[in-house]
Amino acid sequence: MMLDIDLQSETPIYTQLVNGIIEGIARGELQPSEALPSVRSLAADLGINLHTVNKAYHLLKQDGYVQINRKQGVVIEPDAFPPADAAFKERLAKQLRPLLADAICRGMSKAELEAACAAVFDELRPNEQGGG
Amino acid sequence: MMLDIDLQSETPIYTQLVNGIIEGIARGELQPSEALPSVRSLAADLGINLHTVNKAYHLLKQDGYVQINRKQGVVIEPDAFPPADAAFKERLAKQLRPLLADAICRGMSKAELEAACAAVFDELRPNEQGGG
Amino acid sequence: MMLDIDLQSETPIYTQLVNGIIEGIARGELQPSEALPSVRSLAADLGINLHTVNKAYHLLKQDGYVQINRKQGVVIEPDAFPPADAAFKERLAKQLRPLLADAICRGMSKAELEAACAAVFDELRPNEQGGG
Amino acid sequence: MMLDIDLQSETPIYTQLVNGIIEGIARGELQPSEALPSVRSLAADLGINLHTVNKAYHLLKQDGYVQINRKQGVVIEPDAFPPADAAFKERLAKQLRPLLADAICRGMSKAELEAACAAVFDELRPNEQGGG
DNA sequence: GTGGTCTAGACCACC
DNA sequence: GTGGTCTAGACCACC
Repeated sequence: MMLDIDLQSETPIYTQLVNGIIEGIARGELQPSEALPSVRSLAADLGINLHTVNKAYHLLKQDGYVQINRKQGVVIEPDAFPPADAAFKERLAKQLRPLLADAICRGMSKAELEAACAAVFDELRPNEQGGG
Repeated sequence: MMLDIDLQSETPIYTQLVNGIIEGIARGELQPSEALPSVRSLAADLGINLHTVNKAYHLLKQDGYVQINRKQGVVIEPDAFPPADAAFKERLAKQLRPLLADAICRGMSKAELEAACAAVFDELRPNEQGGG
Repeated sequence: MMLDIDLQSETPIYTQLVNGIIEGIARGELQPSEALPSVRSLAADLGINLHTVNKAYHLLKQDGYVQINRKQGVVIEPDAFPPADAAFKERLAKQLRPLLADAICRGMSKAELEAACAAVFDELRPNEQGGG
Repeated sequence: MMLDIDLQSETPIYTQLVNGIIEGIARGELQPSEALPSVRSLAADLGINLHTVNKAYHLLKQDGYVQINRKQGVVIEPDAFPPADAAFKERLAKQLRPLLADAICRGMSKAELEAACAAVFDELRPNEQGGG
């Protein structure tokens, strides 16, 4: 898996890490039960602080994406990822709203926005069937 | 126009203001050339500091959504909103990616994501052609 | 003479008026002894405040560019414009410095800057001889 | 680098800071990747408020002259300064126009104006090829 | 009355 | 220790 961190970005590094790992899972590059690098080695690889990696791993644990064991270290959740429940869908809609409002003001149509959404989906899951 | 600000949110107040105003434009509640409240009156209405409103107005100006005149105050951009150019679409895709990656991990299909996108669109533009 | 005022500009309107009139003189469109419009008529023409025009005229008087008489109104200085003395040249250099520093950082050479300067000169005085 | 701020000047302090730093870059006193003082220390050094320094730094960031990182603070843009593109040259010409119009009215010739421009250039880049 | 600038001081996120 | 955000309050330029 490739994690590229932008130290200049205004997005906190730990957030970039969380997003990058969730993206890796979505792409299928990270599989359930797979071990993630240790806090120390990932921090060294990326040239960032131990605490930053640690914070990212704990946020992922809190979200149900990884398990943290004393022995095996950090592994991708082996059983089930968090559900797309009502709370998640509400949160998703809330986060989509400002993005879509901006796009609407700029003249994008509903079809164009669905297409933009689909394009990102296809980039993450290139071999997925049309309907799911 | 209704602007409800959540002082407890981790989203900065000025960002909530920016988003709220762009949303108001998308919904058609704010029309080109329409005057926005003065920094002082909006700050007083919302119970926040005038500098926070000022920062939001300046970000909107920078994005091309409002004009700021010393005398007339702040008005919604009368001529043309910023374009949905390549730079915007790239930024949109970049912001959609972590949201969609999360949704994909939780099992949402392409069709479900397009529907979620469409639902937010319909909420903002209920009377649009081809809508829900 | 054409005076186009940009109400959206952050340059104060009275400054735009002063600059526009000096530019008109430089171009030869406004001749010594020529009458300028009355404060009232110019304000009406441009759709701006009387006080703003008045302030511009008084600044021009202070600089030695116009005379203000109760009878004739405001006329372009008939005798001699202010001199390019040491004080003026120092002021000019001081105002050029930030512009040129910016241009230098962006990679413009001395020759390019002299050319940019000459181009503006030619725009204002298209029929001038090379040397002066 | 020397930054001398005139608190009495009608030029805002943050503009003086922006100009002073761009001038420092033009002179070669500030190099790419070089760290600037923290907002707090520069404010303390100059006896001004930290918000004023902060505003200057953010304007420089917006123009592409510096990068702002939470940890490392503010550094001179390491890669490439903003380009002298058409937009910049148009802005430069627009800013030169009132200065040159004034000089023309006062009797300065094209050659004298090119010389004034060259003199400022030489002051900023004394060792440049083809210089005075 | 409008926004523009500046100060002074607080608390927070990041690392 | 760094910048980010927010408050509170002052004076000024413009019109």
